Amino acid sequence: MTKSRNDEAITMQSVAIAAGVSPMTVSNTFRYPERVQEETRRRVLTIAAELGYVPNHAAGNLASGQSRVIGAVIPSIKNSSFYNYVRGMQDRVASQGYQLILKLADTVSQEAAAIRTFVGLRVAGVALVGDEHEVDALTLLRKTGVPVVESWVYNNPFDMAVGYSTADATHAITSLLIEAGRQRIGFVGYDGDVSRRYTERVPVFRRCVESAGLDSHRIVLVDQADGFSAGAKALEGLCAIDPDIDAIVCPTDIVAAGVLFECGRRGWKVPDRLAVAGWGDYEIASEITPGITTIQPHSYEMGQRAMTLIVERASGIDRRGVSHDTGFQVVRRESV
Amino acid sequence: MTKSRNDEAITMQSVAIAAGVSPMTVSNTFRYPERVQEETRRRVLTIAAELGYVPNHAAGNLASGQSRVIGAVIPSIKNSSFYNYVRGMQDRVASQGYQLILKLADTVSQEAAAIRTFVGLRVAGVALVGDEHEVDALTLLRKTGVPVVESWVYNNPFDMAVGYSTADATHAITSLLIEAGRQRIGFVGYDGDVSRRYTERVPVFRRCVESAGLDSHRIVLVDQADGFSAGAKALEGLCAIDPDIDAIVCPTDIVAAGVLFECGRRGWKVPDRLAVAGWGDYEIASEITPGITTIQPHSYEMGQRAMTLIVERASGIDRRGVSHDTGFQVVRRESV
DNA sequence: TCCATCTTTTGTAGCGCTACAATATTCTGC
DNA sequence: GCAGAATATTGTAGCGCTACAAAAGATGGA
Repeated sequence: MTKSRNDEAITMQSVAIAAGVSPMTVSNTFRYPERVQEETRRRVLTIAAELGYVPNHAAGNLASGQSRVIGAVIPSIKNSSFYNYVRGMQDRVASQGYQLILKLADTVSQEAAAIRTFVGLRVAGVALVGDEHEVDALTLLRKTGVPVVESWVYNNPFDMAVGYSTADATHAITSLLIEAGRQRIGFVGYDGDVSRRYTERVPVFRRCVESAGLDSHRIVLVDQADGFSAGAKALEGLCAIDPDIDAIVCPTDIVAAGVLFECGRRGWKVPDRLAVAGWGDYEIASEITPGITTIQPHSYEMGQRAMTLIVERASGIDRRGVSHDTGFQVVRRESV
Repeated sequence: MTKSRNDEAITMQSVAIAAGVSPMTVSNTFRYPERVQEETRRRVLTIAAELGYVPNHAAGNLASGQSRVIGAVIPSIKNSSFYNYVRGMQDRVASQGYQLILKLADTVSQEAAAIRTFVGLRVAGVALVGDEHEVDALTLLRKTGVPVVESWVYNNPFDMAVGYSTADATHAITSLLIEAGRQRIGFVGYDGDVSRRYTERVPVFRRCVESAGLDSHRIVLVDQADGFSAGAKALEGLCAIDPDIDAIVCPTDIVAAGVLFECGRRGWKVPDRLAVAGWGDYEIASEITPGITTIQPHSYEMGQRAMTLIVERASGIDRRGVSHDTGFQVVRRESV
């Protein structure tokens, strides 16, 4: 029961009457304060505050065709992987007078639904994660012309993109293990319907170890939904392939932590018996003992850049086709 | 540049023309399908899909004074504490034809800003966490009459509430340690500007241990922002008070895990040397070795209930003042 | 004093949609 | 075949706001 039509809802009209000015002056006070004389503006703002007036965004959006709300679709908040990304978006957006709203979507079809909601809301822009989306959703975005930025990827942007190279990062972390003298390196990937950001790591890993003259058959896939316990499963699987495995590349720090827990159970010393590499630089990576050597994507910066691109587009700058590489860092800790 | 005014934007009008019906029929097709004849409806839907038409929510909201979007304010996504809560909200809302949008807010003033955004968007309802809010925000909510549900608390609802008793849970977990024969029980609380859901645990803990004839001076406060590392600090602090401490009640599973990590570093056996209790039943609680004994709030159910209340209110049922207790469970694992 | 210029304020029209009432169409039963 | 009911469709008006253009005041130089 949002409010029946002829409630005494506080509208711009009522503020105008109370302040003895025209509705347009109230509108200007909020949207273009500099167009209104100091004194008038102050009076309007005071009255508006007294009355508890909040501009009806729906009406404003409709009249102006513009919106100061940006929508972001986030795959999951199960772990902290997107925490800094969201913080980055939020911080940047706030400093520009925009608002960020979020929708969670675990699957592409949920993502499509989220996109539809955002488009229905006529947001100023949409931020997506990854480059795998439902065709219908993309068609819709293209047709409506909403600015779209894809994050965590940076090739072939649909519209705009901000990310880093998964391939380069995979290469970097694998090379680190090789340089550390490991000979029997295993790789843990994700199973099932998982994003390309994960699947494209396998061939890179293969090439990398092979070019160092090592075997690349120590590969096992686990279920993304398993969280920490995937670590235990992965280690089991890899031991079945090679009981003398001496290093593991994990898809996330969560799996890496799971591997560490399992090593604890087995009484394996890390990194002496087994070197473990993670991905994502989650909080746990630095807190657990031993600390996890991992890939740190610059997610905060990524979030900021994403919003910058959208805000720029919203203010008329053409940024179509732009893609930013925000890079990554290998953070070395005791686990390798 | 959302879209200039006289673009060939796909509107209800254009769908109506293309389908050879009046705009009202298109409107009805989307809002009240049963009012439209099977064949007409199908034709309209086909054309709408072909044209990539998405109803303008802003316009609809303005015209009807109703909205099918619900806003939820979430304190943080740094860890998984709100994961199930959000899932519960999302699932329930989806099955009712509503949409959930999220805003993150770490502080009450950020929360107030989020509330203002939601009110500006004229959402159908607002879900908040906790019962500590900015006065202005509450005034605004009261004035506009938006349905509001507070979660994780269930006393004195501002409008409606869903939660469980922090006091009872504190009592339950402390009693468990006492029954397990622990004599020197320590308590870890959060420092600084932290929600009452945490601070109100201290006196309950005190009373609980005292009524068992034990000392209640082993209390230390840590910084909420510290994550896992708060565990190490907490253990240090408590050892300074009593080096022979034999049990710890932690504010979250994150801190409990941090304590376990620190025990690992010190070579302390858990639970032999020290029993550790957490709170929240985060994923890590069941995955780490030893598993953490913890409080499991029924967050998924809480999210569902919260949305049910809002949807009911939106459909006219008076639920003002209602508060649901969704309870909690003590999950016993090896750490105690 | 008057006109040109600048600043501030105000009507007007319409954004895209839906409530409501009115009209058109189809279906009953006799 | 027709009145009367039930179903399906359609005008009309207006939600609260803003773009735009027009009007009103203020300022200043000749």
